[in-house]
Amino acid sequence: MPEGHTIHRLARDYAARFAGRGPVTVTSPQGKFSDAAALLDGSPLHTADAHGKHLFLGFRPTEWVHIHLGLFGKVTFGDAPAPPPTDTVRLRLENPAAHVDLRGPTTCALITDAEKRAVHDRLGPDPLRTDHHGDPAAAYARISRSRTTIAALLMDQKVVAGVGNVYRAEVLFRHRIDPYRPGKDITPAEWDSIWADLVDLMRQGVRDNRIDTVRPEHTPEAMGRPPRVDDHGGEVYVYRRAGRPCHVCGGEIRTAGLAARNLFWCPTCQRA
DNA sequence: GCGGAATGTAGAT
DNA sequence: TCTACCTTCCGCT
Repeated sequence: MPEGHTIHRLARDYAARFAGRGPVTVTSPQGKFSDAAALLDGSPLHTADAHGKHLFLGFRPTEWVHIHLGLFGKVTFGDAPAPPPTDTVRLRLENPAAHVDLRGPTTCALITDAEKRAVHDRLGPDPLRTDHHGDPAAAYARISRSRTTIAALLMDQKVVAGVGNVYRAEVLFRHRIDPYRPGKDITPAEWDSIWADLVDLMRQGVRDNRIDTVRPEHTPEAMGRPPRVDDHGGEVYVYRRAGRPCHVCGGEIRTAGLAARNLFWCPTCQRA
């Protein structure tokens, strides 16, 4: 479930199991990362870092494994001893206590410090970062100058890093903003509240390892509906709920293609 | 078993 | 705006 909260959670989980815990056995059962795995095999892991949807495993001060899960990538952790890997495991780490498998990533590459910096430089601020890569003003500078829709801008990783299709749909609903509104018509106050909300929602996402966006007053319990968890693992207002009733107004949730992805919104609650 | 879809992005056109 | 790519899972035959 790879939006930014997933990646930050993975950084935390990789570090907890492997960083500062001695040599790591590094392999690539699937083969596409074999050369780099051989170079790293037996090295200790120093740290793990995340910016938006990019994950970095720091093996030596200047050597990083750059991972991007894309749409399909998955990471699974387990205890030692590791079971025999399946033939889709791109990267496996093992130590005496744990193992972790990476499958289906868009990117899994050994990079230098300079290359890592270049990745940071092309990404917008990340609501989950507290350093200079988490400054919302950098995002608003672009949004406030753009005629592109706010829905497209939120998905543009150069503008904001870490927001994906679920958080985009949900945060726009929570702020009653029409997804087709041009970025330049978003006021500073609106952007401040959207950003603050993304920080809260995504931190909660890291903690719970799922996306929940429904406010207490709109939960199934509060609205007298049966409890429910959406099939992506949380409770949401609009994401993948096309044709079903809005939790707030009862109107029909709509969907449309936007920038090659499915957009979901409530046309009644989110007016221009 | 097959086709389609899925929380993503880069590169070509 | 499109296409390709990485993998899994679900619904349909």
